[in-house]
Amino acid sequence: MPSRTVSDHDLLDRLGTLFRSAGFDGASLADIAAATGLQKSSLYHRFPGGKQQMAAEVASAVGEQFASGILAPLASDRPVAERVELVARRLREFYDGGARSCVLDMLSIGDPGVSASEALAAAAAGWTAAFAAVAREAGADARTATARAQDAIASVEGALVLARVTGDRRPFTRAIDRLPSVLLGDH
Amino acid sequence: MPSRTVSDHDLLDRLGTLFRSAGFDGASLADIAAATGLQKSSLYHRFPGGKQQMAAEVASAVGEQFASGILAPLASDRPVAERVELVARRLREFYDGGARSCVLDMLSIGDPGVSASEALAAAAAGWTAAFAAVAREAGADARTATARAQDAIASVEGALVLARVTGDRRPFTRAIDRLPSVLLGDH
DNA sequence: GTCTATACGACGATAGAC
DNA sequence: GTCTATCGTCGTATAGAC
Repeated sequence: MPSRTVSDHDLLDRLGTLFRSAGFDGASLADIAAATGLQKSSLYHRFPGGKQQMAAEVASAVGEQFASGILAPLASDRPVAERVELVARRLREFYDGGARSCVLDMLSIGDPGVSASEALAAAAAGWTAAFAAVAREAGADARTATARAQDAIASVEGALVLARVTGDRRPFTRAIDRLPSVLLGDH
Repeated sequence: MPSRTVSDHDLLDRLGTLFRSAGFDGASLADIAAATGLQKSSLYHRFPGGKQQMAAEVASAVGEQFASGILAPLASDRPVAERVELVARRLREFYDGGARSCVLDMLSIGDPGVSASEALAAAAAGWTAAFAAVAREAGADARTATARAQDAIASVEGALVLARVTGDRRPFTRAIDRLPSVLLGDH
């Protein structure tokens, strides 16, 4: 195993941060080289498929990290309300209170390739499934649970768009605060 | 007044359609020339400020058309519920049932320039004010009305992101269907 | 595995004829 | 007002040395 100056994990992490702030089209290979500390040719050694492969692997990695680092508590044995509260806190942190855009948004614009698009769709599906599972626990049928999950995710995604356009992060804060009532149907 | 092969209105309309589907970075001048039927140099005659000016004027035009063509009924003398229903129908049409992305999202990524960013923020503010006005009519105080307006807009914007990523337009349909209850507080 | 150097097409933008 | 032709730069991607 020859030594790598940047670990795969760190590499994907820095790529993800860049893609999330600049978008797929907005992140040039020069930007990527600067952000990762690797030269363009080294990047092609790690990602023979070029920028599209970078986007695809970032989408997969973010999806997995999101599932294991943020959504995982939803499957614990704590009380439902408590689990949702914990996820809300982690989401607030992940999006830095609404200051960071979502990779689902930023990587779905432009031409990131089929693999990246599929990975984004898979990440969205995983998020939806995790949210729907707690909605089912709260008594919702499968159809309603999925709807509540999607609506909760949409409220977060939309608030992030609004924050980027207006600079107002309060809609994001409210979307996070509303998570328990939206998912658990607690009107 | 020398004749123009494409009217200002049509020009901005075609530019808007392109920016909405490709984003600011994704719409190259070659794409723009193809979409408008004008050569690049002709475009610079109409928009001396280049692509950034095109984005700024599109953002302004869409904001005005949105206000006059979609939100205007909110200020009529019909019953509140009826006005909101009408706006819901027009929003559904404007976004083609969730198939089209929002210019607020697509033009706020990349470097569209200060003028475009300000025009986008103004458009978002106008949308918010129009929605908040009907919430106030329904009895909400100013603070609550603005929150309801922002939350309603966020649910639409987020549903459009979700539709682009997953292909599922049902969240958009539900966001539109929920407009009356979200704005008027009809739980 | 990473580097320097380079290919070459596409990019935004401009010059000048008509 | 629109066109053809072109500028210089930056884009993605590659070749080959170390």
